[in-house]
Amino acid sequence: MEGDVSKKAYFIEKGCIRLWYNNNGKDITFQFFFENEGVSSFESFNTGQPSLFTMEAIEPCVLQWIHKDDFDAVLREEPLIKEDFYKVIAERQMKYMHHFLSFLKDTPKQRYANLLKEKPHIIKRVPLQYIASYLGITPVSLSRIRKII
Amino acid sequence: MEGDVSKKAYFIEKGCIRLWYNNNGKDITFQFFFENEGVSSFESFNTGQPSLFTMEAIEPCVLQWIHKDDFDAVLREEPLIKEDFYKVIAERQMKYMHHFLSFLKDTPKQRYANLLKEKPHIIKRVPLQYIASYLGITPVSLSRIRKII
DNA sequence: GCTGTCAATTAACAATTGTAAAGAAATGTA
DNA sequence: TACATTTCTTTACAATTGTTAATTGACAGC
Repeated sequence: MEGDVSKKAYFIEKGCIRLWYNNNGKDITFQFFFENEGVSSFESFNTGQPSLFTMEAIEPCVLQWIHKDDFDAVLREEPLIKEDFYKVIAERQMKYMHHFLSFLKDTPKQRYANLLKEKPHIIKRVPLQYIASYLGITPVSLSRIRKII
Repeated sequence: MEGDVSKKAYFIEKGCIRLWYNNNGKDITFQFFFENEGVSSFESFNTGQPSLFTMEAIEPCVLQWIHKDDFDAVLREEPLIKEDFYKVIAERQMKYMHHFLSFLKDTPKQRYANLLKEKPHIIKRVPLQYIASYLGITPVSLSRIRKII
């Protein structure tokens, strides 16, 4: 929850979660997570600072979770798992980088077309209003784009 | 250099470097780096994959550099340094997240105003054409925004 | 079936941004 | 200084996006 310190990390067995940011009452979707992905308000989970984001299930979910204290203990005691964890972090950073880059180089129309091509499951499973803010546009604008693509 | 595999990481003692992406001949500035910051085409440096980005000095620079092989050896042998390195990575990830978030929640005008407030050194030292693409807009649009702020 | 609620689309208009071209300002070089 | 080159700004117009409000569609509960 926004403002709270995130003490848990989750693994999604079934369902879909969105991470959103409260921008003066208007929520902005930052990321989606699906089956077999790990989720946390990571900046909070990692640093212990209050989270900017709120996690919210947009489908009924089956989750596994681990408390940060236990997680930290595992990282301390299992250097190989720690390695893997850092690799996951690095991979996620790469994905963010590419997603971000698309905001610099592509138009909203191109971003939607890319999403449709690269991650059609998102468009199938997520309400369009969330996809709109994920793409940095309004639902009205997304509707117009969908009409011509 | 774009397409090359990055084998070096740099530390900037003096000067300024920009990291840019070649988008069909038009270059798009992804990030700026200044004194006392580490730079690399990190996604390439980390993964060994060809880089999407090109590093370019936009001021005369004094740099220190380390070859990836030596860097990896240090990380292997000095777990404390490895810890610190991952912390730097995590901090950078946080910064990206905030920068990216501003593309979702702010207008170009607000992004420029934020930059002026939070990182005036960038505006002082970097040619405006690079700042424009860094903000995701054209130089013409940046010029209009500057006129009214 | 009917109704209420929320999501998505459509329409009309305002505001912003992009594009292309021209002009002004700054910088570098002989 | 004079000239060339590059950067930045300005202008005019086209295209896109945001805003507000109305309409349509989907769905749950009665």
